[in-house]
Amino acid sequence: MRLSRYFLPVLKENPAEAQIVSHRLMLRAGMIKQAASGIYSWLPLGYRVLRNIERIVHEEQQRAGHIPMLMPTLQSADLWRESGRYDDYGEEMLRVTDRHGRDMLYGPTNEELITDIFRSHVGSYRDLPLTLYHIQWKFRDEVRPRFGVMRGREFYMKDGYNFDLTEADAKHAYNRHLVSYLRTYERMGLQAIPMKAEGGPIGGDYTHEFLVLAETGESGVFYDSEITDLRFGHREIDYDDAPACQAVLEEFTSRYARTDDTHDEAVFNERVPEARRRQARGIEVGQIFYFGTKYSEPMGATVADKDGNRVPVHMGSHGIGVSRLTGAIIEASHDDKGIIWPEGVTPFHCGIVNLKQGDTKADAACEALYASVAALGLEALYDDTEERAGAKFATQDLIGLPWRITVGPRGLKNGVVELTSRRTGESEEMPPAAAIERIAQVYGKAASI
RNA sequence: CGGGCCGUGGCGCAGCCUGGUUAGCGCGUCCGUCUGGGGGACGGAAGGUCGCGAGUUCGAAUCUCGCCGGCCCGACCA
Repeated sequence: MRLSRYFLPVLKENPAEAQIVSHRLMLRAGMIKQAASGIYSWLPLGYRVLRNIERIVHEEQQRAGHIPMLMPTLQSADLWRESGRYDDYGEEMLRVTDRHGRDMLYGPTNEELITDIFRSHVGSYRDLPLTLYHIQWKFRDEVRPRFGVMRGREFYMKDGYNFDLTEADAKHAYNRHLVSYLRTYERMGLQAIPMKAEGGPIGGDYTHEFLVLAETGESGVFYDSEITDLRFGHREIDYDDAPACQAVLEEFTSRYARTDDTHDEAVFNERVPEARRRQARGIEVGQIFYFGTKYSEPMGATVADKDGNRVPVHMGSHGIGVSRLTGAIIEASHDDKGIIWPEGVTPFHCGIVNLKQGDTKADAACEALYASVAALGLEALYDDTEERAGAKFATQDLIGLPWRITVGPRGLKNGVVELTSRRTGESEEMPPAAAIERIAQVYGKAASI
């Protein structure tokens, strides 16, 4: 993308409305614009990041064998009355009435809908196990939205639902989700720690929240410092291998890690040596639940087992806050100049900065680099504007592209451009072809020049 | 929903207390010139129903009341 043809309304100053760093940076980098309290438009740069996060979630869900679908944002109140949650959910639920006077609601979650789909079409144990998920906008009418997309009213979320014949099968589904979530967050450059959590209005007590440590986190967390050394990494795992999934769960959840909801000081002190006790804050970016037959029983989601008896299915649900992750990643990865995108979610793979727009050689070198990046199947944001060098660098730093290729007449005289890492700030001069080679390497692409 | 604060060109703010010419400043935007490796300089220009509505007054950005919107703390929450 050529910056001269793009839409990137960056702000030099901090908008007064934003208090925390991710909100400020998202506004300044031209990623979002507030449309109403807790409701945001995603401008082109923000939209790219949102789509990248979504893509990773999709890929990892499907890798784990989960099946994508899409349910609506507006739902009929009838199903919610059936489950008993129409009243339980309270003011958080946005209720609307259609022209016929029917009660509708903008879904805060989808257990009722999915259960209804399930009971309509699944009747036999032979159809199990089944895990369906979707990524859709949700709405919870928070009393006090804040922190930008981290706690909006409208939010984009992946929610998945597993249906199993037995508790043991459902526990495996739970474990499988835990593993796939670990992979998912790591691909986004995040360390998200599974912590024992409260069930909340979703229900169930077999549940973990995934938290990213950050000073601005909304939850207080207590954990054994050993836990931050754990990495899932690139290990292969067979998602159908129940013992293997169970082993990962044990590896990642055996140490003390709880939010302040479930924190128990006595247990903490007993189980964790003082030197390893940590108290911090965290941002919740996902949660997994096993809730047994809580919905299947009242809503009649049953299957015939081998003996022909109708039995309620065991269910679980699992969420990842896709829009919230955009903010969470920034909270976890920024400096005083701006955002630092992990390679997995960056809106552009690299930036190309032309220091002297209009200089024949600089223009030509930039065009060639731009074409080379595209030939790798990657996307560069080419700053071909008439801005001065300082302004271009400031913009690049602000929007946080992990790599920058700087091209100017001075370097070109010696046949080199400059490759700079946003994260370390380190710059290295090299011929253009070598810079492309490095970009290819970083993103696991074969350079073909 | 309780408590506090704020709405003035796109953004950040001053002016309000103590009403009175054409409502200022910085940034950004547009045009021009000089520039050109970390938000450059100079010259010119555009852009504002002072959140909305009532009221007080000869006169309201300024005072009063109501409403709307937003921010912060708390309770609540992915």
